Amino acid sequence: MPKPHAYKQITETLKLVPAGRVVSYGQLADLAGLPGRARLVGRALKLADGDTPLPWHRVVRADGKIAFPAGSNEAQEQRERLCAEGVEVIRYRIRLSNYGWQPDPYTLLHQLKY
DNA sequence: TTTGTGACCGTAA
DNA sequence: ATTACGGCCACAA
Repeated sequence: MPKPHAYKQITETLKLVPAGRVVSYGQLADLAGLPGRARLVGRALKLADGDTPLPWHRVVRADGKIAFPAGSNEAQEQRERLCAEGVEVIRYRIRLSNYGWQPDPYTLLHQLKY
């Protein structure tokens, strides 16, 4: 069972991802201390309350593609947001080799203090 | 209680 | 490049 603060961990870690960069669901799960829990990340974002705005658009699938069905409003929204940050989205796909985020040691250490 | 369903992933064909 | 499969597990029916 996920720790009570699993969602919190995920959202807090997501906040560390800078504009113009993306992470995959699985990678975010790993960074949040929840290895193998990619699906939990998706659920956390889906159930996230709109109170505190999250950079949810910076999360994509492991192959770089936008998780929403191509053509859906959500996919459009995500594409626009990423484009606004300078992320090149080609056919609902992003080159992780160019835009994938790698946390610097200091940031990671700070996050691990949970 | 059992079953089906995901904003997923790694491996293998 | 795509498809298939097993793993993952909270949640709703």
